[in-house]
Amino acid sequence: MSAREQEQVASGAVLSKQRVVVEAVRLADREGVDGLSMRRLAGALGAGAMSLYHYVASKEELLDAMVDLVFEEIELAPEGTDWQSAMRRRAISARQVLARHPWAIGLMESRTSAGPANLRHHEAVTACLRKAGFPVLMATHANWLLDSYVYGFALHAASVPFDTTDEFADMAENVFLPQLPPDEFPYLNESAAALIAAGYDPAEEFIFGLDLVLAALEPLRVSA
Amino acid sequence: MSAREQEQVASGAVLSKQRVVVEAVRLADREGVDGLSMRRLAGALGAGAMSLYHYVASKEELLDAMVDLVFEEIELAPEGTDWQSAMRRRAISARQVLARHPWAIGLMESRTSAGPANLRHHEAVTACLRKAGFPVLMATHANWLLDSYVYGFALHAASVPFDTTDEFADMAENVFLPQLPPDEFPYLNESAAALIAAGYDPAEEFIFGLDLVLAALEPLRVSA
DNA sequence: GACGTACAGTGTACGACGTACGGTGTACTA
DNA sequence: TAGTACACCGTACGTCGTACACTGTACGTC
Repeated sequence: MSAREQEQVASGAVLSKQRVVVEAVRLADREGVDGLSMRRLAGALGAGAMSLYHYVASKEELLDAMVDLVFEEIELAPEGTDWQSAMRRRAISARQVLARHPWAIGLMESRTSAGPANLRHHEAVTACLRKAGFPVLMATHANWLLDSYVYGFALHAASVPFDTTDEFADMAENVFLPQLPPDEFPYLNESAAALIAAGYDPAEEFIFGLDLVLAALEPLRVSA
Repeated sequence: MSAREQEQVASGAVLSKQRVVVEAVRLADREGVDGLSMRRLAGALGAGAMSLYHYVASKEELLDAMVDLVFEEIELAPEGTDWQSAMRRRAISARQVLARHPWAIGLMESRTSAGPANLRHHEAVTACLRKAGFPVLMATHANWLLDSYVYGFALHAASVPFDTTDEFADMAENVFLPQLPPDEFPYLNESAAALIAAGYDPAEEFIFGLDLVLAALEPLRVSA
C-alpha cells in the first residue's frame, strides 16, 4: 500500500485500489472474467462505475493488478530446506492458487509487464536454485522448465471440465466416450477406461510430473 | 468440410464456415483477439455482420473453431520412428504453431470442449506412447506432462515481450534492469546479465526442457 | 410463362460494454 | 468566509454481440 493509499484510508475514503482489486478478483472467481465489468464491479462495491478510475487508470491496469494479487497468494520458495522440497512446495502452492483463480491463467498471455509480486516470486525461485548449486544459465533453464510445467498444467486443468474423480468419471462416461468412436479413437478409449477405473486427482497428476522434472534437474547442479 | 458446406461452395455461395474461420484466425494474428469483432471480421470478408451467423452459431463457437483450426496446423506424431523423435517433432511443431498464434493459448483456458483436430492429435500422441511400451496409466501421465510443458512454455513465451536474442538484450538493458534494484533483486540481475551475454533463443530454450523431460520419461516404459 | 418455397445475406435495434468529460459535494486551509 | 483540493458520479459516445424481421435470388412445380 502506497503512502497515498494510506492517506486515503486514514481520511475515511470508502474506496481504495486495494479494495477495488480484491473485489475484482472475488467477482472474477464467482462469475469468470467475462462477467467482470467496471459497472458490475462498481456495483459490488456500492459505487458508481466512474469512481473506479480514481484508483485504476484503465481496465487493463486493473487486470494487471488482479494477476499480481493472485501471484501474491503463491507461497514463496522457503529458505533453509533442500532445493527440491522448496521448489516442490512453491509449485504445489502455485497450482492450487491457479486452480482457485483459473481466469488468471488466460490473462497472463496478454499481460506483458510483470507485477511486483511476480518479480519477488521469480527472485526467490532463482535464489533457491543458485544457492542449490545450479550455474547461472542452468538456473534460468530450470526456471523456465518449472514455470512452464506449472502454468501449463494449470492451463490444461482449467480447460478441462472436471476437478474430482467423481466428476471425471461422470463426464467421461456420459460426455467424452459417446463422442469417441472406438474404431477411430482406440487409444483414447483405452485411456479413458483406465482412468475411470484408477480415478483422477489433479493434485496427484501434477505431482507425478513435478517430481519427474525435479529429479531430472538434480544432476545439473554442481555440488557446493 | 461437411456435405452442406460442399453444397454451398458448389452453388456459388460466397461465404462458408471454412472461409469465416480462416479469416478470423488471420485477423486475430494481425490484431490480437481483442481486435476481432464480428463486424470487423465481416468487413474483412466483404459481408454484413449478421451474415456470419449463418455459418457460426455464436462468437463462442467461432472461437472454438479457431482454436481447433490452430490445432490442425500442428504436425501429428509421425509413425515409424522411435517415440522420442516422434514426440520431439510434434512438440516442436506445437510450439512453433502456438508462437504464430499466441492468442490461441489464452483462449484454451475458457474452451472446455475439445474439437476434432484436438482429439485426433491426442489420439496420435497416446498411440505413439502406448506403442513405445508405456503402460496405459503411465502413457496418460506422460501425456499430461508433455502437454503441460508445451502449452506452459507457449504461454510463458507469449507473456514475454521479446522473441529474439536482440529484442531480449534490448528490452533487458533498457526496460527490465532499470526496474530491478540490484540490492532487492540480486539474482534476477545476475540472470539477466548472464542471459544478455549468452543470448536468448526461445526454440533452444524450449528444446532444453523438452529433452530433459523426454529423457526422464524413457525409463518408465516397459520394453517390448 | 406464373407461382411457391427455400435459403444466403442484411438492416435495424437493443442492451451492455469501456471510458472521456464535465460536473458535484465535502473537508480542509488560509 | 473564501478558496482549493479531491473523492465521487451522471451523462454521453462509440463499439460490442446478437435477436428479429426483412430482402433478394434460385429453383422447383404446374
